[in-house]
Amino acid sequence: MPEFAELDPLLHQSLRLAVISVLVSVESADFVYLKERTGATAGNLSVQIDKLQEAGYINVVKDFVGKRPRTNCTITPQGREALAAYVTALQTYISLKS
Amino acid sequence: MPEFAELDPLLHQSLRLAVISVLVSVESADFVYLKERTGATAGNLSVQIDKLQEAGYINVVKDFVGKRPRTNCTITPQGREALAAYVTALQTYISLKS
DNA sequence: ATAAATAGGTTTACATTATAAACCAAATTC
DNA sequence: GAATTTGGTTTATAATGTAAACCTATTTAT
Repeated sequence: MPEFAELDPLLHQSLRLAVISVLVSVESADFVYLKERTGATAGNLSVQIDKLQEAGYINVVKDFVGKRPRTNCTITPQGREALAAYVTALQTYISLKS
Repeated sequence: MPEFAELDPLLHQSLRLAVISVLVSVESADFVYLKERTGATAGNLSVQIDKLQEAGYINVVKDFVGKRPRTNCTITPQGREALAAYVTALQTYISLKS
């Protein structure tokens, strides 16, 4: 058993962690909302959403609201588990208080 | 005030965080000891020690024990502060329980 | 009607970073 | 004295992060 646990590289990145952090506390969130909450640029957010989706950590559904496109995101059970595991792993490095 | 704090890129890397994590709880640690505790390869450890030193987060002193070279590391006050700030910043992303 | 601006993204090019393999010098062991 | 071990450093390559540039459709202004 290594003393320091491996940190899931998908979550060990600030924007992806912020996105997951928002999604874990909300039913769903669209691109514009995530952009506002995280303060990210659209390009960066687009790329990181893709990666989270490819990892199976979030679901992405694209539809239209009126005539405007909307990209809607929700966290998956795997996403929740991955976040929990990430927090647990972090605690082998640092002690955090809630 | 952004909702998610910036994460010090120097500490947001597992090996550097592990090194600081060890050093914060120990008077000093040499290369061999850090290599054992972290499980890192020598090359990677050498590079990351350099970066922590350049950042002023650790002090590195090279001497000899008998005829053998020894690289000794200690954390600096800035290193301690940076770690504390990093933990605080992380808590804007996740709420952790000790 | 058409031009300009805005919305909602995606693609890409570039720079930075991380990592292990290769390397090196000195000391030790066979 | 040849081979191995110790204690590292240098480097080559791959992976990653990021913003600028771009794209399509819609709305607003002229």
